[in-house]
Amino acid sequence: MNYWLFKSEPDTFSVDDLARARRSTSPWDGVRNYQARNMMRDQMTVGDLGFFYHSSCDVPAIAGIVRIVRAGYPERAALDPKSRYFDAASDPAKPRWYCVDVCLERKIEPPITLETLRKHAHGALAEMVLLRRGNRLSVTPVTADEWRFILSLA
DNA sequence: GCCAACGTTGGC
DNA sequence: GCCAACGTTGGC
Repeated sequence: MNYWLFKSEPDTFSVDDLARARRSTSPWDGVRNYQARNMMRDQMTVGDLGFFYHSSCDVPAIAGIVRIVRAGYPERAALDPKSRYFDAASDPAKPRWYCVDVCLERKIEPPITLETLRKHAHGALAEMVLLRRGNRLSVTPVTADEWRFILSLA
């Protein structure tokens, strides 16, 4: 059982978009970073939980909780010339990009803002990857302690 | 293998 | 819109 944080720009794909998806489930695709890919491909397991984080928006915040319902598998979009995520350099016989499927467990309302998280950047969340300087990873691990603490803020 | 140039991320 | 930080690319 692991915990994660998934970033998404709500203009592109928000918690509400996931809620509207069939069975509130969707591939977490479009990730084009090797570190993030490796986590999805190698470390995520069915049943893991994740925060759904809204980035690059008015109020960056954790807006929901998702559950991983399918472990890492080759991302279809990367191999689909019609997809905006198409990657011509990815060999279909040896796919470069992977995704997992996530299901919305519940929205967090009101969302837990980045501002709130930062208040604990020198305390309980001192080691949180999301808060690290210069962090740009779109998928980051969350420790069990961080997970519990953040839930207590909701 | 180095590293400058460039593109992207993401908070502000 | 700005800019710091970082990843990727490609020439050498």
